Formats: sequence, C-alpha cells, structure tokens
Amino acid sequence: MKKKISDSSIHRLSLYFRALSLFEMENYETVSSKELAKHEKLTPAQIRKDLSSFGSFGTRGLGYPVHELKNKIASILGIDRSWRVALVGIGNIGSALVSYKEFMKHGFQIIKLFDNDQRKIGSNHKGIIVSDIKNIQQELKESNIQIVIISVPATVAQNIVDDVVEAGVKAILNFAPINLRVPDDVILRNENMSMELEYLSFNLVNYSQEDDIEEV
Amino acid sequence: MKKKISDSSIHRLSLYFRALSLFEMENYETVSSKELAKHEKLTPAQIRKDLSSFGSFGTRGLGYPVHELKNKIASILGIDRSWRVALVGIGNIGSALVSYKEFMKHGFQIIKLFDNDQRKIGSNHKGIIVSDIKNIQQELKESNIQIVIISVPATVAQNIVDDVVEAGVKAILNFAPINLRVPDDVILRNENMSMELEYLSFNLVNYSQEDDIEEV
DNA sequence: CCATTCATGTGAATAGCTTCACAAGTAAAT
DNA sequence: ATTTACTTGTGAAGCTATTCACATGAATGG
Ligand SMILES: NC(=O)c1ccc[n+]([C@@H]2O[C@H](COP(=O)([O-])OP(=O)(O)OC[C@H]3O[C@@H](n4cnc5c(N)ncnc54)[C@H](O)[C@@H]3O)[C@@H](O)[C@H]2O)c1
Ligand SMILES: NC(=O)c1ccc[n+]([C@@H]2O[C@H](COP(=O)([O-])OP(=O)(O)OC[C@H]3O[C@@H](n4cnc5c(N)ncnc54)[C@H](O)[C@@H]3O)[C@@H](O)[C@H]2O)c1
Repeated sequence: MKKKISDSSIHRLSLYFRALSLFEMENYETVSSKELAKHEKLTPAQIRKDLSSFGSFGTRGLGYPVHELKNKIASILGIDRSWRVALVGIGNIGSALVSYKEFMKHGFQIIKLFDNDQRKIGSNHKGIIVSDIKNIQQELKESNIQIVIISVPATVAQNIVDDVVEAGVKAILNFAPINLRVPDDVILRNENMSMELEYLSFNLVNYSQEDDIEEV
Repeated sequence: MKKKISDSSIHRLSLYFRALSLFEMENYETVSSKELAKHEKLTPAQIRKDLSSFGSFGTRGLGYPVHELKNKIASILGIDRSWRVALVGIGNIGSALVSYKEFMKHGFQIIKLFDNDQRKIGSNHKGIIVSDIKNIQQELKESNIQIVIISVPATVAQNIVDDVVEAGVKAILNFAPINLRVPDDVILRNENMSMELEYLSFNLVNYSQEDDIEEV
C-alpha cells in the first residue's frame, strides 16, 4: 500500500528538482539537506522526511548525489517522460502559455490548441494550427491528450471541462477563476492569480509594520 | 494581540469573496455555511471557523447576509481599496497580466510598467508608457507603488527585486521560477505554473486508475 | 587504526489545521 | 405561546504536517 503524499510535499519536490538542476549546472557532485534547505528556505529535516517517503538516496556524512537525486525526483514527479498537452482559449494568457519554453523543458508538450473565435481557428501559433472548439472531443481522443489547460473565460469553462472529461482526459490545469466540477478520478488544479494578489493585500493591511501600534 | 491567520485560511477568504459575489448577483439575501461550502467544495465547519476568527457575521437559523459579508471580507482582504501596482518585464506573461481586467476589479491598478528592451521602452501598453528599468527606484517612489509584479527572466529577477526592495516596496508577486531573497518585512509570493503541471503529472503517474493493480 | 566530523534516516514529540458535535439563538408555522 | 426546523459559533477531539533529536554509517586526517 502506497503512503499518501501530501500536496505540499509534492510541491516541494518541484522545488528540489529546480534546486538540484542549478547545483548540477554548478558541477556539485553532492549536496546536503542543509544546503538544499538554505537554497529553498526550508528546513533540512523536512527535506529528508520528504525524500525518505520514496527511498534512501543519500549517503551519511556526505549528502545526496546531485545528478542521481535529480533524475530520481524527475521520475517521481513524472517529468522524465513526455506529456501530451492541449490548451483551450488562445487569448492573452493562453498565448503566453503556448510561448513558455519551461513547460517543454519539463516534458509538457503543448500539441493542440482550441478556440471558438473564427479569426483564430486555422491560424498558426508556434507551429500549431488552432482547432475549432466544436471538434474538441474527437481531436483530444485522436491526439491522445493527457493534460488540458483551460484559459477561456470563466463563464464557458464548465462546459468545456465537461467535454474534456467526456473525452477521457484525467488531468486539468484551470486558469479561469471558477470552481469547476469534475469526477473523482480527474485531477484538477486551479491557478488563481487574483488570489495571490489578495494574499499580498491581506498581509499589507493586517501585518505591515505601520499597523503594529494597533496591536499593543 | 491578533491571532495569526493561516495561509490557507486567507486563500479561502478569496474563495468566499468570489462565491459571495456570485450569490449577490443571483439576488440571494442570505447564504448558509452549508451552501457556501457546497459551492466551493469545502466543509461548512471550516467556513464558520474561518469567519469566526474575524467576528460574528451570521444569524443562527438563517445564515450570513450575502452583501454584508462580501463587504466585510473585502475589507479583511484589503480589496475594498485601491492598490498601486507596478509590473516589471512586458514579455509574454507580463503583457497578459496588464490586460487582465479582473485585477482592476479587485482594486489592483497596474499603473507603472518597466522593461530594459529599447524597443519596448516608451511604447504604450493599455494606456501606460513603458519606463526604462534604469529609473525603477526613483519612479517606484514617485508613484508611491505598493505592490510589484515580477515577470522577467529568472536570471535577472533577484537584481530587480533588490532594487524594488530598496525603493521601499513591501509586497512582491513573482512569476520567475526562482527563490528570491527579500527581507523579513517584505511579503513575497511566487506563482509557479510548472509546479502545478508537475503536480498533475505526479498524480497521473502515482495515483491514476491504471496503476491500482500494482498496489494489490 | 582510531578519533573526529559530518549528515542521513526515522521514531517520537510538537505544532498546526480541520472536523465534530452541541448549546444557543432565530424564524416561521400553528 | 409553543413547537419545529435551521444554522451559527466554538470548545474539544481528531488528524496531518513539521520539527526534534539521536542512533547509525561514511569519510577524512593524523
Ligand atoms: N490575462 C491574464 O493575465 C489572466 C490571468 C489569470 C487568469 N486569467 C483567466 O484566464 C482566462 C482567459 O483570460 P484572457 O485574459 O486570456 O482572456 P481572453 O479573452 O484574452 O482569452 C479568452 C480566449 O478564449 C476564447 N474562447 C471564448 N469562449 C470560448 C469557447 N466557448 N470555446 C473556446 N474558446 C473560447 C476566446 O476566443 C479567447 O481567445 C479567463 O478565465 C481569465 O479570468 C487570465
Ligand atoms: N510565458 C509564460 O507563460 C510564463 C509562465 C510562467 C512563468 N513565466 C516566467 O515569467 C518570466 C517572463 O516570461 P516570459 O515568457 O514573459 O518571457 P519574455 O522573454 O517574453 O519576457 C521577459 C521580459 O522581461 C524583459 N526583461 C529582460 N531583462 C530585463 C531587465 N533586466 N529589466 C527589465 N526587463 C527585462 C524583456 O525585455 C521581456 O520583455 C520568466 O521568468 C518566466 O519563467 C512565464
């Protein structure tokens, strides 16, 4: 029976991968949990705990082998392979995402684009011809798409997601600010930028230095 | 002494605000924690707990007054006012963010843009003239900027953040995939889209239905 | 070869967050 | 006025995540 890995632990694995990539470029042979922790502002114990749920990768007294651990984490995260990704809604944010090279580097290949705007359908974005949203179910299946990115207005997102789910896609990354309903076997993540700005304003209002006098 | 509010609780406040806005548009007078919970896939108890750290806003037997609670949460989150925001790096993602109307609606006004590309400096984006990055410190101070969005390549992000911090800005939203160092009194949030895709691939690899047979 | 230093891996302890469960308050119907 | 149906607000319980602390093992230097 596999142990359930927490969401935060998964996210930290991404950080470790990123840090290890940098250490590798600087020709480090090994790196300790202490060094990794400093780099990503975490605690050494947490890094060791996180890694220990997947095996023993380090050497006592020495640390972790950079290259090897990086590959191991890539395999754990599933970024040692290629993922077939489609994106729906080639507007402001959609276009930015299609141009983002980092995705490709981590194995996420955007190979299909969908929109409902006649001016966009048939046009070429980074070598991909934009398909008509009408054909989405058929084309997702044909291209064997595994992950779909949603970057359409919130009002139409649920309808599109229903189609995407019906086409058998099991993983969705949503940029529309709306709580989408998907079946239990579909993994949904939301990217909500307003939320992060609101986090900042909350802290500015409630915890910034000037307010301290009120707390006495 | 103020009680420390958890990050997840702050994020949920944003969800409540969004849900209440919808309920308000549908002319609901009141809404129960149960209804809110269903809307955002949370538990009623959690919503009541979250709200209770800021006061008693509901009426037993009836629920919460939609309009009033929405305003109250807006005030708690600090989105009942206007924030002066600057954005650095008018590339793919930067341009998308400048065009994003949702930010404005929640009080985040992007009023300054910076870049180091001569072709972009002086050009007009949504009514804002792009400034030379060289003058960032002076112009941030002059315009009394409170929040800065970083959308430059990771390699130059730390340098820019150092300037931003020196100019007295206390809140930063970073899109570059790098761990930026800021003093303790500066609030930093990172928006990392690769991380979310990696979360999806992790779950596809580790928990999707097809793998279940391996777990027996 | 032995002492010293370093750093992992992991149970145990602690801290933090979520859910439970219920007393208490409100509204509406009769 | 009383009953019924509802829903809040909140201590307490339960659960999850993080940190502590140390036994264990590896490398280095004299
Ligand atoms: N622009 C941003 O920086 C930003 C940031 C965060 C979130 N978002 C969210 O991302 C989504 C898109 O934002 P945007 O700024 O890119 O908007 P946009 O209007 O520029 O793009 C939306 C695209 O979706 C297409 N579209 C509309 N209805 C469709 C349908 N039924 N089927 C297929 N395509 C359809 C449009 O033709 C357009 O190309 C929105 O939900 C927005 O809230 C945007
Ligand atoms: N494109 C995306 O969808 C996306 C998604 C997530 C994160 N990001 C991150 O956002 C950042 C920007 O990505 P992008 O795709 O928009 O890249 P981009 O190259 O299109 O844009 C970068 C912009 O920054 C400007 N710039 C470069 N150096 C600068 C400096 N020293 N001072 C001021 N401006 C400078 C460039 O002129 C350019 O306009 C990167 O860190 C990237 O990893 C991008």
